[in-house]
Amino acid sequence: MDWRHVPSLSALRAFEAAARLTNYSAAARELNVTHAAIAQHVRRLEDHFGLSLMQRDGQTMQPTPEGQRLSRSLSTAFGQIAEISEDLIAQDTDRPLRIATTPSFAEYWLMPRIGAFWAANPEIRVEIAPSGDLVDLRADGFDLAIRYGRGAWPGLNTERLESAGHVVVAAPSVVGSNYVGCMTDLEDQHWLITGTSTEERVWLKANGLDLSKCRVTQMDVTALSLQAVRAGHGITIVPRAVAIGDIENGTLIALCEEIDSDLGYHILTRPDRVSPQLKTFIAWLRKQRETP
Amino acid sequence: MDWRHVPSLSALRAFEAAARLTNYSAAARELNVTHAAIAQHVRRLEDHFGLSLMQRDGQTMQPTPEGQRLSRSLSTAFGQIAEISEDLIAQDTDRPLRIATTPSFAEYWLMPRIGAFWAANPEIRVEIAPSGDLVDLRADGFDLAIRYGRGAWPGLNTERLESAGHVVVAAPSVVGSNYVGCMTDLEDQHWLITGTSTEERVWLKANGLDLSKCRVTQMDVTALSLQAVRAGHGITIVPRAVAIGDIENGTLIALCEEIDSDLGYHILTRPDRVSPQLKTFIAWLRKQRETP
DNA sequence: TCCATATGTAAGCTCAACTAACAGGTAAGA
DNA sequence: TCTTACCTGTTAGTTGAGCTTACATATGGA
Repeated sequence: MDWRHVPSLSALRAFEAAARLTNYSAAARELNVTHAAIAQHVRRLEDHFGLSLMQRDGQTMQPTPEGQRLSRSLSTAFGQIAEISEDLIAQDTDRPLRIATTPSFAEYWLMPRIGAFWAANPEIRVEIAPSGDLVDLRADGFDLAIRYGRGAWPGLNTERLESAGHVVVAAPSVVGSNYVGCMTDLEDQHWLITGTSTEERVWLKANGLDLSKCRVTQMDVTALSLQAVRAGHGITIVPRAVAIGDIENGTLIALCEEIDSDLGYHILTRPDRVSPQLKTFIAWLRKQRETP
Repeated sequence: MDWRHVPSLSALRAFEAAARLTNYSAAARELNVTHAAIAQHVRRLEDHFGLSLMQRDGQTMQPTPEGQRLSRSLSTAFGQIAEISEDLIAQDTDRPLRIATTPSFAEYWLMPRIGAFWAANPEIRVEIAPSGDLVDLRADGFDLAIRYGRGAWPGLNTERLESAGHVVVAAPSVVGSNYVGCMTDLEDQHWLITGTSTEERVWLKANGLDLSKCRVTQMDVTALSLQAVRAGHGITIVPRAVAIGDIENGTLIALCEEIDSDLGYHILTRPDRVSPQLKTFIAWLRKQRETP
């Protein structure tokens, strides 16, 4: 693209409006500047091109023939720019909310509840993308992310949602029904854990357990993990809601539980990019944390 | 034109170059800025539209599908702007010199000599526009103006060319062959003068004669004025060259002549808008004043 | 003649656009 | 594996393009 002969784009915009409206004052109003700005821009363009572009017509101004040529090209060009800009803005406005979450959050916290959100807000479409990776909201095009951690994500609005409520469970036969402690001597255990247990791994590590030193068998789904743990083949870590039945009927023992941890799920959004629909979704998330 | 959704035109230009070249550093070189400027512009556009426009591809960047849509529209739009800009610059470069002069200067000074200029410079086209009005070089699209006065035209380059050499003449029978003085008692005379004698009127006024208080008959052409003056019907003012024959053969008397006046013809040009061709023309004008 | 509108222009202000500087990533070649 | 050359990301600071303010002058309708 040869920009050598192109003057200031701001000046060209000012001129286009002046030529189209045949009035510097009207052009100023359209562009939210003063008539002085328009006059100066047009003057500078005339100097640049060495041509008269506007001429007096009583009180107002008319484009000269050269001015008309320039104005026509500019109107077409700027019209295209305005159109594509509007299209992209509309595309951003009309698309569903894109939510990135940790896998477990999606599976155990959000999906079980999302039906209620959809019932209450049928006009708000939500796309949920479970991902263990730390996504870049802006670059990856997300409106909101649910992340597990301590909440210090720079450049983002961060609001703690709630604790994850993880619980480490095993069959009584594995550690004895009188096991006392938390995370004590569990490194020698056989961990049966899914590959998507991203935030569980974070919690274990934060509590001193180095899974890389443990025998780990990666399971495909949590249900299989639990089945194997019930059979006494090892231990696992899951959200409390998943194991509460087995704990209460004595099939499994809760060896350690996430209580009063500074780790937890957080709502992440980009500053100044919170649409009304997103605000509705966030309010609903807040309401949900009060529900057992 | 709806500018509400249009972001910074500078940012759009930066993005267009980045998308087309798939490289922020190359875009920076094309636009003569640093890669940091390009990166900031693209970031701001992504914030504005709420969409990702560029994504990493190893070391370089690729436009996303939305980025490709925007980039295509921008390339077309900016291409049009670049093209019309180049056309107008070329038009200014390729057109003939446009010279505004006072009417008498054109008729008696310039036109008699212009043939010599054209013979010497066949490649330089010159358009001459006689005008009694004070033209605006910029607004009216002139490269040079010849104006009669004292030379103080603000905002313009001014160079004195030479005296106009006006002479007031009458038949001996009108004022007696022994008339002594200059502009003395001439207000009672019957002035036969063309409408285009702009600079003559300026000189008369500067020498104390108020034509509005005189009996003035406007003639269509100077030749007719001279004929009537020869017949003793009144007096007139013309360039010396026109009347020199009648003065020398005694048909007319020179009542007053413009000598050592601060009034004179001046060459006016706009600062920083003197093309090589215009310089050639000005040099030729200078040379001509040395020619009787 | 008065009033409401227009444009012209110079002086001064300000923030968008940019640079400088540093950091970190990618990829190719030794 | 290390080195080199290129790329982008980002922050802090600079600056002049773009604008406003204020005043002047012109036009046209009532």
